[in-house]
Amino acid sequence: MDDKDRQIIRALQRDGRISNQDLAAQVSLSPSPCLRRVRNLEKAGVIRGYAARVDARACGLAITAFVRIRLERHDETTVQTFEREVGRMQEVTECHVMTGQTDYQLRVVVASLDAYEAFIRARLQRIGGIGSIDTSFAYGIVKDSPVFPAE
Amino acid sequence: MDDKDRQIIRALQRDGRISNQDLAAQVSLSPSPCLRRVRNLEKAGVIRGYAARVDARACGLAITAFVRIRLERHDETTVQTFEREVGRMQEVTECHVMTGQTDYQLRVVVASLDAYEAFIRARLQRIGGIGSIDTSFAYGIVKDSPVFPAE
DNA sequence: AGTATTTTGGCATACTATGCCAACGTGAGG
DNA sequence: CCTCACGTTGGCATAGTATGCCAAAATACT
Repeated sequence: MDDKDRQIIRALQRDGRISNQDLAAQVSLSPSPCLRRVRNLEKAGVIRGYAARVDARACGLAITAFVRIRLERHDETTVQTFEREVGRMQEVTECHVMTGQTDYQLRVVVASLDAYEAFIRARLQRIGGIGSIDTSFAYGIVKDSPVFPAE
Repeated sequence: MDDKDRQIIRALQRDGRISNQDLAAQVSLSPSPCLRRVRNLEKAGVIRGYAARVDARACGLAITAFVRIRLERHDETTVQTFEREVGRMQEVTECHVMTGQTDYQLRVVVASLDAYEAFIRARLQRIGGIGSIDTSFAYGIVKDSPVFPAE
């Protein structure tokens, strides 16, 4: 992982569909070694994939919520059940294990407040073992960048 | 925005570098109309771009923190200064305007706890006008999906 | 300095995107 | 029921792009 790799990563975070030729030009390599580096980063798991960045509102998904959750117990069964079920729920786009007051922070994307309430009551609570839920809604985006900080 | 567009969006969220031919096959179209739909979604701003999904740890960025911030005042100057400065900071990859107790939630990515402390003290606090900061660190990822829920 | 190993760049081939045009389907108005 | 207008589709020719292979260059190790 040298400086060229880092340049490549940042360029691909900015534009995941840049052509290999343009990418090679940006990092001052010829196309062959550039492509080989990209493939190596993919195989090594540094690049986990590529994704379109989509406007949730334009897709009719008006509500983005960050949900902090504490479990009632932390035995293996409760934890595994929670993580498995959350992994299956399409509405949950992210789930982080957290330090501090809460065990998990979820990012939940749904169409409406009604859909949010239905999700919490009919799907999330039904998992069982959840001690507390604390929701904050995002109603504006100041910044959303796929690019990591440089050194 | 019909059903085919929704299929296209989901396919591109799963794999942003899928070839147009494969995408067309997935959504049961021929390449030409498929590509035209993709370009229209891009022009309409539904697809905001494409990005490589990169493993932060593998890049030496061990710390991901969610930072909840309240401003001291909410006058135009304080708000604009905060949002402008946060937009410029590479360590802040996301900044959402929130409902409830806190004004903003930031996602901060840095190399180490030391770097985090330095960021908070030397850069974030220096913006001025910040009333309170509450940090939670993410130390594990259960789920991280770029795909929105389907109907 | 010399050798082993890795990385690079050029090239030929196969694949992919893209603009153009004709054909198809759909819906509204007569 | 017809027909016209509009939007969408699919095929095709062209231009652009990726990718595997090989020799050359650079780098690291003794």
